[in-house]
Amino acid sequence: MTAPATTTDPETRLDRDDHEALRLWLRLFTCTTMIERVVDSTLRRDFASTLPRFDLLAQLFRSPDGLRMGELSARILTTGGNVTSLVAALEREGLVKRRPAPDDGRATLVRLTAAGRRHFTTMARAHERLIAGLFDGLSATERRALHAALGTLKQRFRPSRDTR
Amino acid sequence: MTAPATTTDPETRLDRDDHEALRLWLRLFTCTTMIERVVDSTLRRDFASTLPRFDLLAQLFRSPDGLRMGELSARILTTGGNVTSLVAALEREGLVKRRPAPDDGRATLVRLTAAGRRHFTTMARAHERLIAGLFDGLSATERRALHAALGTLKQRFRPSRDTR
DNA sequence: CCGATTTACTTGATATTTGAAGCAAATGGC
DNA sequence: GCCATTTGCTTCAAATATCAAGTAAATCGG
Repeated sequence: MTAPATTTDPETRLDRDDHEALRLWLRLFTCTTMIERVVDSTLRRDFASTLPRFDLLAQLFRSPDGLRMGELSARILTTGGNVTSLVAALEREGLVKRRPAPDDGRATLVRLTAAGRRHFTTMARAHERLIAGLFDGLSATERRALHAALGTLKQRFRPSRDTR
Repeated sequence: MTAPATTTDPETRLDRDDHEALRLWLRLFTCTTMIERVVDSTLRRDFASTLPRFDLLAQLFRSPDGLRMGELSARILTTGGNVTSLVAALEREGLVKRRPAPDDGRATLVRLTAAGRRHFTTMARAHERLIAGLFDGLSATERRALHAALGTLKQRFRPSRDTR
């Protein structure tokens, strides 16, 4: 027979690590989902908007020169079809403007309108306060640690390129 | 006029904190969404399942005596209607069994079937390996810090009660 | 015990998201 | 330059999720 199971034989250890990672992921998922729900329902109630819409506007706000549809979908981590419908809705409301990219006949450049900028700024202020409130139970140390650990985690997915 | 703006006057400080919390939230959201996508597409490909289904089965696996519909929806953070349809589908596939709660005529108790337990165990093994792989870039210290910070964060939402 | 209220769940209409198929412009090899 | 392939976006059907309304059982106050 093989060695008697001690508390640190390789098999057991691996299992333990797996479980630990799983618990970590579960917690990450739960926290994010809970916050997401609070945020989304607040945006709905106060601004007749949603988190995906806010996210999209935020990306555009950061890119005054506009973004292509594809770039948008990559940044907000959603499908192209979804971006099409989000942008279409925002355009109907006059918050966003689409126009053909000058350098590529297939591409579309999306930009915030003046109204869109105003609207986003208002929302963003309320949004920041809400988020700050949700996170204010964390100590400065915890925040730093969280930020750093998530930064490391993100590397795994974004083999290179920008920060966010 | 008021005092000249130093780098630490209360207003500026508040703004800075708000922004910092926002960046933290953005990162949390991004990481979670990225992992979610990997996990979900893996579950789809390898097991013709999805993350919500996995989550639901996981809850039942932990509660051998079964759970009520309401308890399930609270745990997986989704609406009652959604749980009804998830459970209905899983029951059609024979992974789950519904029966009236003995002590309350309105309530339904959901339980894993033997097949459901087998199926979940298989999925869970693969799932754990995947997750462990995604998190293996984190040092032991980072994992602990992450787990702890998320624990603190969770308190904010679950004023009392169990851990997860 | 009775009616009013609350609780647990289901139903069905609506909204959102995905994923695959389609179209048009750009690119690359020849 | 021309055809094949790739890229950027849109469309539409199917899958999911939400929300509000409905049903039925339990609880509560008399």
